[in-house]
Amino acid sequence: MWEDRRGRIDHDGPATLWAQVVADIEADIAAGALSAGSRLPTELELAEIYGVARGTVRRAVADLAERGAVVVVHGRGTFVANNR
Amino acid sequence: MWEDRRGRIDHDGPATLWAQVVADIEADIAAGALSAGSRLPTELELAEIYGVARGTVRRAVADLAERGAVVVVHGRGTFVANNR
DNA sequence: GATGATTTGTGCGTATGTATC
DNA sequence: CGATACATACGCACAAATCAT
Repeated sequence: MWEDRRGRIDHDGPATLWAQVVADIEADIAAGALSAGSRLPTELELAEIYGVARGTVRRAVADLAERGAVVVVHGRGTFVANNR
Repeated sequence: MWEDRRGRIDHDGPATLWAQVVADIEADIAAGALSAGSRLPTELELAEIYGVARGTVRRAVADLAERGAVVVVHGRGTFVANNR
């Protein structure tokens, strides 16, 4: 499920890296590959998976959280939201 | 206390943005609205509050810290100085 | 309860590219 | 051209919340 996804990120195109990460994760949620309540990899793991910096992952997660797609819990992790 | 302050920043005038942020925060400290030891919003929050970039906030905070108005603590935040 | 590991939160410093004045 | 400002992105360090031992 969370193998190497560096190939999905275009570092040279016009789209920002964090937006590409958002789109990729949101596609998994929409496809049902990520069930509600399930935990995402840690920020550091996501950074490795996508081949970007942790700060870039945090921007992506912040965007997902702002739109209610995920819920972030300090000290625990990031989870797919229940109510969509 | 930390609502939208974009209206206090003049993006077209002669004064630099970071100097305006410095003046605005320092005015609050002088007025006692910001008590000694209280924490300021994060750099990103201040950037949103004033409608400027993070780099601009960092310049403002660096200036305040250099003059002893605030104390920046690595990993914790920025606090209003005690000794004035 | 104490300790340590894990994970997110915050900040530091820097770099690149673009745009405007 | 230089200074200012914005947005993005990187890497690192330390703090705080949580959880397992």
